[in-house]
Amino acid sequence: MNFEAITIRDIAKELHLSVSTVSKALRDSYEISEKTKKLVLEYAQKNNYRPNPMAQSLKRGHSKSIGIVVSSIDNQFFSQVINGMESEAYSQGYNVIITQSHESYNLEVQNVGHLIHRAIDGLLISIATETHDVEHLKKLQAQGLPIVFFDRVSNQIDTHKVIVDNSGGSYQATTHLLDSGFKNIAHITSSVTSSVTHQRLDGYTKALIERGVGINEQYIKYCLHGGLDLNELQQAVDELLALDPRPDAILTASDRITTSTMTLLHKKNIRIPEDIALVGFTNTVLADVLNPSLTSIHQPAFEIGRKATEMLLSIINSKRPVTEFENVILPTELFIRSSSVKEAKA
Amino acid sequence: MNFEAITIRDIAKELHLSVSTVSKALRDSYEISEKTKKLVLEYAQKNNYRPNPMAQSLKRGHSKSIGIVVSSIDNQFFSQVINGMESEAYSQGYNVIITQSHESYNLEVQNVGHLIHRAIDGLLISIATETHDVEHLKKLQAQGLPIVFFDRVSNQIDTHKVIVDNSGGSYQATTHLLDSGFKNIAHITSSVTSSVTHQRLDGYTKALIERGVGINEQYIKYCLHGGLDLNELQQAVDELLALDPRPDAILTASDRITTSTMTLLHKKNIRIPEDIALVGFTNTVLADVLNPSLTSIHQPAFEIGRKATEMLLSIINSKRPVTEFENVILPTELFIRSSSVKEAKA
DNA sequence: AATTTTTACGCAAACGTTATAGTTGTTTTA
DNA sequence: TAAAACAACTATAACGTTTGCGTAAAAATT
Repeated sequence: MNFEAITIRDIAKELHLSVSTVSKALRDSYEISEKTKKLVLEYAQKNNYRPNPMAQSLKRGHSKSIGIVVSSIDNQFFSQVINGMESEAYSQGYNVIITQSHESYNLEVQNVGHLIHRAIDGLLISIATETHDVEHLKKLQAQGLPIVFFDRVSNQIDTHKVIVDNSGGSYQATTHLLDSGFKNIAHITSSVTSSVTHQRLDGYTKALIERGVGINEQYIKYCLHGGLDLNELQQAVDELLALDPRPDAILTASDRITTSTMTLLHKKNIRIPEDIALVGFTNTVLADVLNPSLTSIHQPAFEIGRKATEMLLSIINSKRPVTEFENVILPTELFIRSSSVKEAKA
Repeated sequence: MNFEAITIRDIAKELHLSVSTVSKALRDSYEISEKTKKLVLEYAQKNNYRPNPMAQSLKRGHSKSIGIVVSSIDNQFFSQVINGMESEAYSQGYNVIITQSHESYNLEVQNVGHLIHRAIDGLLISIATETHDVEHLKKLQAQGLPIVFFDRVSNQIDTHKVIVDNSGGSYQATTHLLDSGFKNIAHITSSVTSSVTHQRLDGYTKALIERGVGINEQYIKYCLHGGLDLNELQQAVDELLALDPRPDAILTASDRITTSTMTLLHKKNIRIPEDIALVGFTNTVLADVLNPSLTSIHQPAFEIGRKATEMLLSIINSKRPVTEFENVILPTELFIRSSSVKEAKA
């Protein structure tokens, strides 16, 4: 079955006008008399005319829409980022197309392909944990596609980037744990290749070294799939628990890892924070009502999305090729709750 | 700046062939010699040729993509539904375009417009709580756009629909509360106009009446914005708390309302379930680790999405207009956790 | 009244692709 | 050996819009 819409030609025929007259009337051209405009506009309205976007984009060469690739919308951080993107895009008359990579390189490539097929004017992307090779994006950029990275950026591609002070965030969280009297602080993080992983690891090690606490490599666990694969995370947690001395605190480096780690500790009847304290990067709105309430490193997700979109649109709207790129770093915020405080469980 | 791609015409010129020969070679037509095919294919590959989707869709009259409208992706239920949709759509070679209405009628209309602009082949929609008038969708359906409703359906439009046994779900939950010894059970729900609201209310009242418990209209609170507006929900909770007798349990009717109610009760230092028990519709994966763990009515979200998409694609692929429509009702599942059990807090 | 200007419209080409209908030159068939 | 069949290509017309150019009629200027 086919979705047949009314075309400019139908209007022209019905009103005994030429196609171009109708087109110009609809676009409010000065060449067309007010009377005719009114006639056409009213008829179009009544018959629910909508210009065919394919034809328009084909003609105009751009589509007024931008593509988004995130790992998973089922993640408060990313859904908040997307809200920021929508907000900025809509205000500038652009639409967004959202896709999920589910941390898979193949899906990422496929999604980007789909977006290009949809003739987007630009791309906002946080690369999948699985992705090491960004050649596919490089090619597109070389062909002239404006790209802005956010969250997980690639340093192999030169363009605007929006991230948070990942290092500062985990530095602050680690310092807080040390201040609260925890000594053996483990770190569960994402894929070793990710930019975010490096920065968060840096903050963690910096804090430990500053306080004269050595780095125990065994306390650092990588999850290639960023916590999407529960087995992987389970193994990481199990290995940490088997260590001697057993960690008395864990710093988790991504939204999914944080909440999943909490769930796993619950299942094992490990008390938080009495047995092990937990601090993590997460934007979940439920941090307050978790058991225990969860100390979280919060990212300005909406602003990340808004800013990234603003920068992308500035490239898209720029008259000449952009060669000077900006690297925006936004601050994180530490919310201290019960999961990291020794005294009493809230 | 402009994203200039190589076209079929460029290839033709370079290879001293006609445009049609190149097109046919790329589509592997039997009319073209193997030698020429190889030549064209190799050149295309090397120069990273991608057919212009606008031109293709314009020509073919369909876009191989379907539009999705949900209230908010920042909601585990909907993101799980979307995963089901993606899964089914991808397997049939379709792409999805996701949009959010944020429960606003205006945004819903705007998004549907945008999707139509993008020339989708079909629409999957859960209507916003604010939406009373579905004329805009009726018009599109009349014009031939295949539509499938899921979750929040409209009975003013005849088409395939996928919902869960909302009545059964809240019946089961209410019965469970009664069995657990709660007597004054309140119900916080969404917009009074929504189909889901009615069905969930039905199950609630049915259970109460069956057990000889009267319906107290004051115990039923509607939130027009489905919990997106915190003030609205706060007022509902406050009013419930001021009642005499004060409810000793609350049944919440949507994901957002459930989690937000929990947060509000926490803020007021009301103990769950000692002061007030809480049972709600929610698909959050964090139900187990909330404080207290939350008794939830869980919907088969992935399957809802998958099934709805399957039905939509069957309309799209149908040779003749579809006039017989199906109403699929999937079962809910009650997970009993601590928030509704009197004895002890886990 | 003859001219220039303005108004309001139509024609036709273009965007990139595909499908239909030719057009060659070669090979098979009766 | 003329006719038919075939192989391998090209020309052309769409799909729905937009836009520069052309043009008739009306209005304004000499």
